[in-house]
Amino acid sequence: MADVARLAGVSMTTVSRALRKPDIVSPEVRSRIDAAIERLSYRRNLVAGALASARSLTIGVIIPSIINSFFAATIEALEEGMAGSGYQLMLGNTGYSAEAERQLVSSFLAWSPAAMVLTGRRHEGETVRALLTSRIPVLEMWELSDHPIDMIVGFSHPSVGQLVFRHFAERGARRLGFIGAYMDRDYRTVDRHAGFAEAALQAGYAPPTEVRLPERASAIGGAHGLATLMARDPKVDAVFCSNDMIALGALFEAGRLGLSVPKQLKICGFGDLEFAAASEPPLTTVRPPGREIGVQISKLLRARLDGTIEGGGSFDLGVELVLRAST
Amino acid sequence: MADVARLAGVSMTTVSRALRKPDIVSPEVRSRIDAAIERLSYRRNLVAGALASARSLTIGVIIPSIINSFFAATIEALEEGMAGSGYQLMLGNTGYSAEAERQLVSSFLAWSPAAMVLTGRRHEGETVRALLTSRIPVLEMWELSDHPIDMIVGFSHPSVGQLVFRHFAERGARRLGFIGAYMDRDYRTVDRHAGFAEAALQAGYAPPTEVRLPERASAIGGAHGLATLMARDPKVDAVFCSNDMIALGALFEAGRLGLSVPKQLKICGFGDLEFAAASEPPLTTVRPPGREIGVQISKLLRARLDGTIEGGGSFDLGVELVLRAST
DNA sequence: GTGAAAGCGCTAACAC
DNA sequence: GTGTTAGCGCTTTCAC
Repeated sequence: MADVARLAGVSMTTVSRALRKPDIVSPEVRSRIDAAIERLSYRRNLVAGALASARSLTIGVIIPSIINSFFAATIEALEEGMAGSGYQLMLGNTGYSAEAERQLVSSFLAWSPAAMVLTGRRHEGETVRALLTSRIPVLEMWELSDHPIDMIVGFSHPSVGQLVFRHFAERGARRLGFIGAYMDRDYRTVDRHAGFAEAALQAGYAPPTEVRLPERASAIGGAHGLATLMARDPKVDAVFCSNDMIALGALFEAGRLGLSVPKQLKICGFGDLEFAAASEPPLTTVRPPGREIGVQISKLLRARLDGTIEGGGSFDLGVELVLRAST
Repeated sequence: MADVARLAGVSMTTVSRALRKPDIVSPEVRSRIDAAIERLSYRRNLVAGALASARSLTIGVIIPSIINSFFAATIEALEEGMAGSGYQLMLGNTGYSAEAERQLVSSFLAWSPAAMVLTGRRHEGETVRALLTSRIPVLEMWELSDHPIDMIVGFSHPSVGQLVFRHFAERGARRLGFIGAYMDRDYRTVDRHAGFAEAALQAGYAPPTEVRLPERASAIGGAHGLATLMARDPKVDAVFCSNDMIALGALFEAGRLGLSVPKQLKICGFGDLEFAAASEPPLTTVRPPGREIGVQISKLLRARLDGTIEGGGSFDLGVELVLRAST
């Protein structure tokens, strides 16, 4: 940078300013600097900048799983939304472990990110403390909370379950089933189940027969899950699967069991993954606002980092029942 | 760090060493330092360390798409393989654009990563130049090359196509079809197609009827693709889909068209995505060594960063035909 | 709008 | 095994 300054005939300070806020440098000086940068093929050292300013042009993003396509749409929208801002996303995944999350937060914070984005509203006390101490914007996502660390953008998981129950009831379902995965770790699935089961009880239904898969959501798990469920209660006529991947497996298994969908068995998923529209029959499912969450977060982030808005707030982006032929 | 040093009664250098290479500090001093760190709740500033040493405890990883589950297994294995090493992965995705890759490489390099991991062997000249100039280990993956930038770990895409052709031929297929997605950007799909079509020609088959989907691989695309393909040539009796997701859609569409699989139509995918084993009929597919690539890269990376091995080399991890009922 | 000076918090080289 | 010294390449006051 000193070389660039010398060649452009200005001070290092001015070069630094031209790089960070081109508007506050006179156009003439700016073009001299640009020429010098080009000529020397100078490359900015962001590490030094981060040390001097005590904040880096980095945003830490933590998701439970990169395999889970739910979050892919959010990340994609977030990346698009932040493109051109000069900020770089640092991605980490926790495998649904709060302990892994704590470690990730701690090592991300060692990089002085400009902001952090976390998934979910439940974190270890240590994690929350470290985030609060850092005094940077913290965005939680994919849930709602009355007491976010800072800001939260998402939707209500219990209301997903309620929505599915009401739909089943309207379609004349009598005996309900539920297949969920990873429920010892993924409490959002637990919340969706709770919303479903409570709504059923309140409406005078028997408690849904429930199969919990120990592994993460998969079509294989869904197929086994449905087989188990139907063996346990052959009269079940409507199954809520906590994930479209599980629903896909259940759909295939229903075919193998000779159950016609939706006539004998209604199947509803969650996620509106891409294949849901292509299956036979096409899958009724609940669509979470995955992309919208990413868009909203990038907007909030840009405004926060510009100093345009203050922190705080919970943003409910809602969900939508996507009616297809499987119910 | 100065405070920790003072409290522990040692120099800053010793604290720094205790943090980076605990073994070279005497156990007694180390425990005094640990106590001081605990008491002051000192947090290491990796940015300062990166500036001073001109390299950060970061590894830049660039993949085409986080949505594409192919790469998820690799990332997961890589993350597991590097756990506890002190290195942090920085993930970026290009959306299959070489231009986006160049920008990502450039902004990652501004962070002085200890190594870079890229997908594929084709990059813009500028990208390669920047990587060579950085003089850090560069790992390419998911392909082979005689002239890697540094090291490459993957498999041969043309041989995937050949493998599928031979399998179709053995099964008595007469007229071949191919459905591929995003072939203007994803040249690995182009390579698989080329291997398939060339093997067919050499064996005296007619050129496979080909449908190119303009969007990224999807079940919807696969369903439309098969409909188009069968309309164009109703005699096709074996279809190679460049991605299991496409094959899944094709499987559903075959059902809607009243074609029995595999009797009237054989379908083979690529990827061995999780649902392939659960579908009806279960999907024959080619399994790429996704996880193995991540494992191998983490091994190579650790050895390179330790100074145990030199750079260079191409590692072929091969592929495997997973025989199921769809062929 | 621009510049001078003073660090940011750590690591590396070298000496002991 | 440990300490001293001299930066790493920027940004940030504050002054003009």
